[in-house]
Amino acid sequence: MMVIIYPARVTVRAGRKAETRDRILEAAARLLRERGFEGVGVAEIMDQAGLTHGGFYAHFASKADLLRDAFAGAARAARARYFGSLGERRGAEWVRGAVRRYLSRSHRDDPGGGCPYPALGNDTARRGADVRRVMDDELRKSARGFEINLEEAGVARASDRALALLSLCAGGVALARAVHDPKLSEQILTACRQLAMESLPEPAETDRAARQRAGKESR
Amino acid sequence: MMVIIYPARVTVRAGRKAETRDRILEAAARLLRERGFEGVGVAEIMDQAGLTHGGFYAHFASKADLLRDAFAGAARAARARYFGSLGERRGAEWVRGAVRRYLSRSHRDDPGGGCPYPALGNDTARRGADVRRVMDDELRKSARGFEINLEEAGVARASDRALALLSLCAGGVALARAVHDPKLSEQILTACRQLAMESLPEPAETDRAARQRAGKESR
DNA sequence: TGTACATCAGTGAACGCGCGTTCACTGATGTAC
DNA sequence: TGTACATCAGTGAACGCGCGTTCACTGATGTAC
Repeated sequence: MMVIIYPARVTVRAGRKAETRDRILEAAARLLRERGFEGVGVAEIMDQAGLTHGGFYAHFASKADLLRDAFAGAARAARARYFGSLGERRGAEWVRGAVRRYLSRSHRDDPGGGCPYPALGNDTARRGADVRRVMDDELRKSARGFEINLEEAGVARASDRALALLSLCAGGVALARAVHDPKLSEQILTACRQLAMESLPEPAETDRAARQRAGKESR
Repeated sequence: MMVIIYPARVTVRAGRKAETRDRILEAAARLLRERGFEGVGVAEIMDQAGLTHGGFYAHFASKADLLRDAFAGAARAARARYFGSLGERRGAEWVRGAVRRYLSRSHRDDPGGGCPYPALGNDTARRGADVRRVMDDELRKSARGFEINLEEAGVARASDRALALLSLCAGGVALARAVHDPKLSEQILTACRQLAMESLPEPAETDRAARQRAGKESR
């Protein structure tokens, strides 16, 4: 039988090391979304994290491993940022809030801090199963947020509608970033917001319905 | 005054050279969509075109120039393939046909032969003004096709709706390719098709209306 | 408290390797007469 | 028709360069007694 003893220093050290690791992950998550999987280098990531490139392999087995973890972190952060903390809103009102926030100029103009789907969707398709499985999980969680609130709003086939709205959002931001003409970019965002909103029940009606339901179901 | 004489051989030679150039462009357009801007190499493109890499610079000033032209070619070809030759269809029927064709399994499974928006949208945002201006032109042309037919179908704000549907289509195909689970991928395509269809007037009604209008306007 | 020692996160030089690009050359194709 | 010559698309070796990765090392931090 093997007995492993962890002296105090191990956790202290590990804590400090974990902090550095997180710094590397954060730098990677930002650069990754700005430049794509192929566009980031280990040296630049380490530099952004305030370190030299040699120390990288004390934290990650390979660049691919780092990118997988950084992608997952970015997806989680973006979900919280765009689909979380929408206050008291529920139902259609929640969906409208999420869509408005997601299809915004500020999101379009901040790829490095934004959602990884529009920033890395194409690249993800070309990567290994590990990254794409992260994609599955995160997309399902995002879709679930939409689904619950679409159901509350009385929208039929809420699960499908959730995925469609996510595709619309991700596609809209991606295209708005890809075009050169600012007016066209603006129009894309507006147009996507419109389509998303029009696919929902009318505001006034829904607010009442949503509040009623929320009151009844009390959750 | 300078007189330039073009002997017969010049055009003959130029013709043969142009053919080779087209072969390189075709190989590049396919590899580009499969691997992304950063993922293709000059050597591999030339190999696919049946040549050695050294001859590349007899046809293009740089890799970036090739990629710009290949991107434009891919966009044009995809527009013809997915939004062209929809037979006699007009109005909502045209839009339904285009959406069904675009958000299909065969398109999802053939990035190299498909539309460059879902294959290269992210990468495009990171590239120079020249590539992104090509994006503007091509996207506007695609949107115009939708717009005309949406107007015929009596859809309000047809210009905006066209861009929103394109975002939905591009986003849907991109996400369907990015996820790992085939069922989820399938659901994304279906869900996007549903949302697109539901944003249009009812089939029966529209077919009549479209035919009437088409008859009246005779174009 | 003080001293000798152990650990290991982080350093920085070095490694192959593949990339975009260059260039001296070749040989098929055409011209001149 | 036949021969000498010119052209230039395409060849293949070579070039720097930046990349991911490795590795001998350092020095701050902690332990042992």
